[in-house]
Amino acid sequence: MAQKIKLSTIADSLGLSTATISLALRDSPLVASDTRDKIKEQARALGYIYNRRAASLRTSRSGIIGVVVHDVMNPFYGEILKAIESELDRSRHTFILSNHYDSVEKQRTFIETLLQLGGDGVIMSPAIGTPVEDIRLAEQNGMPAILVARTMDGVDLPTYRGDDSYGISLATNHLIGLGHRVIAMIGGTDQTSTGRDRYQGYVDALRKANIEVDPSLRIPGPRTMQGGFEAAVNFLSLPQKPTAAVCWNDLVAIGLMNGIARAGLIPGQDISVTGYDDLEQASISTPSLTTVSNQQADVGRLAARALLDRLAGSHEPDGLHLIKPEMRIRQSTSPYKPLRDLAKA
Amino acid sequence: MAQKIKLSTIADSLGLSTATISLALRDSPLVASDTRDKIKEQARALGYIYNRRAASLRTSRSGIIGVVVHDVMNPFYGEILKAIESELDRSRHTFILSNHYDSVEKQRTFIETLLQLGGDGVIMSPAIGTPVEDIRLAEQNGMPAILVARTMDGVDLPTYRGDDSYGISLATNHLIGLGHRVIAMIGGTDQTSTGRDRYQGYVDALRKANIEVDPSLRIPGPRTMQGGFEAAVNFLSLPQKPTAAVCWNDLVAIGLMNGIARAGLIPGQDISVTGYDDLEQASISTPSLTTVSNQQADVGRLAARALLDRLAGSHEPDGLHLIKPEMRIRQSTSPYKPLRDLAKA
DNA sequence: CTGAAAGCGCTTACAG
DNA sequence: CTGAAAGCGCTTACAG
Repeated sequence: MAQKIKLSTIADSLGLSTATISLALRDSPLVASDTRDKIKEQARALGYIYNRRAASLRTSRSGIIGVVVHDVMNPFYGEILKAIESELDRSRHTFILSNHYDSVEKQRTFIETLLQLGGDGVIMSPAIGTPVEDIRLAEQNGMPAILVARTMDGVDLPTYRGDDSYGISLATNHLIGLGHRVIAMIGGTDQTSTGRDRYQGYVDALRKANIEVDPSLRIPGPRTMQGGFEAAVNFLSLPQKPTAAVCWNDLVAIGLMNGIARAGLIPGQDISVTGYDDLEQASISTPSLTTVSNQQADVGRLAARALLDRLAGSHEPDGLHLIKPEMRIRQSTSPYKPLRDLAKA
Repeated sequence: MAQKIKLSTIADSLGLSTATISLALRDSPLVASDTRDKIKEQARALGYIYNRRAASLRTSRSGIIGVVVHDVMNPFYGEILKAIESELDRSRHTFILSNHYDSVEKQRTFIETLLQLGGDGVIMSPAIGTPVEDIRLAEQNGMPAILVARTMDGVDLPTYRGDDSYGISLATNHLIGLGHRVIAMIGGTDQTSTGRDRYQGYVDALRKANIEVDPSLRIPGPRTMQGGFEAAVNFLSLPQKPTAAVCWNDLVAIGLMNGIARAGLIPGQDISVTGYDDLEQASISTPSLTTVSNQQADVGRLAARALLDRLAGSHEPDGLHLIKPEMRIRQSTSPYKPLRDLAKA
């Protein structure tokens, strides 16, 4: 490893001061253009690497933005993260990604680390049970926070997420429109605002169509493909014999369809199934999945932009910004027909 | 936002020097234990936040480790990343994740950013076409690099990845052991080392069993579920009438099984199919998929540990470390029986 | 248009 | 066991 090159190395080699070098490398108009060109040329030739820690110690701006969600590898966050990434790239910010796996502890550690690194801001999908103090920790130390995908009670931060209640009502209405009357809801939990909102959207849609709401048609819990697969057994043994299922998300829906197929029924024909999220997998599953697009790219883009605006000094109004979901109709839903008797098969 | 708390704030409030505070907070035995307790108590009370940039400027250690792969959201990297994360968490390192999407440009920007932040090391699955200079850039500036999942020609860095040739031979031998003799290979490409290795593993296994290798039994190309689905038509019209297929990965295998089912044959009974990767979906597909586990968790764990060892001063031998894959036998493979004539059905 | 000097908040020999 | 002081590599008023 060669000798470390720093501003003073360049300054000495050119007979200039570090101040001039510093200004030139950042394209300050204070430096004559030919001096600047000479300096940049020399920096390149010496293999100079800008030391951000030193700069940020001085300026108290790090260019770092933290992003923490439940699980980066979960495709649900894929589009949100990609949209955030592309917004942040454009403004030359570095983004630090982390999972909290719904551990409040892990999330707090991340926020503390980010503060230690001098993070300029944080975009988070808060862990279940996040105490308000953890959010305040960020804000009080000058690190603005923006929420995505999940709401938090008791804080008035800018929050960007899909309109879940509206989105689920789209799916439910679609099934009702096809003639289904016994419609189960599979997956999700009351512990998150999203879970409550989606269940509420389902309930509201049924009520509006004058269909009695039967709480035992709800199978809460599943959030993964595996979970949906396992839920198929409970679903198929419901005494009400549902002919359709509104699922928490695409993964649950795909898992449920696999479970239904395993039991000898044909998903999409015998049982109509809807998903939520419109993942890439939704369009190529067999049958292709009727689902709700969350418009996740919009969620991510708007959240990132809101943070950048705030860092630039302009203050977007706080509070909830709901993005309207859209229906994607495919092969996993079909008009109602009476359920085949499995015992006969 | 309250007044910024720093070491000197604590020092002044307690009538001590910053040196003592610094040592106490890091549990130095040089500080009397009751002094230390008092200091820690006060730090907590004041809401002190450790400034890592200042510390790292002084020590030239940042605690930051970069991880860059093709696409964080791609499930192929999921287990690798989780294993790296948990190793790094344990050693209290911060990890910065990034996608390069096989853009050499984006990958170089990431390495430069990491150097600017004083990254201690980097774990990478190099972008296709990465020039050796980009890797040297890291090493020459004192930032050791470890490779995962992909090999790079011309560099002698520690590299951790699955033994693809061995893995595919496991799958092929499994089918041979079940009595199959006409076995097709679906998907993959000769453009990557992985593609060449997997085809070679298939060829070697056949040769060892004295089965003649017929190049027209290879259908290269498919890497997605959609691709596997479309390949079913070609597969079923092969004049050699294969009774089994070794697939490039789980997605291709699942797609192929869907295509086989669509044509009226029963995958797992009429045609045996193997996958590769052992994704979550493999165990819940219908039929459940016999596949090869890449042992991705081992890849990630060993790579992270190799980097940490190197940072701690001990030098693992460079070069390629191949992780042995393992067979997962499920329902998509069964003993050979003559192929049903579809024309009759 | 360029330079001298202070200071961001730590850690680390060194001294006592 | 504790303190005084230098220095990590930048940026930023300020002076010229």
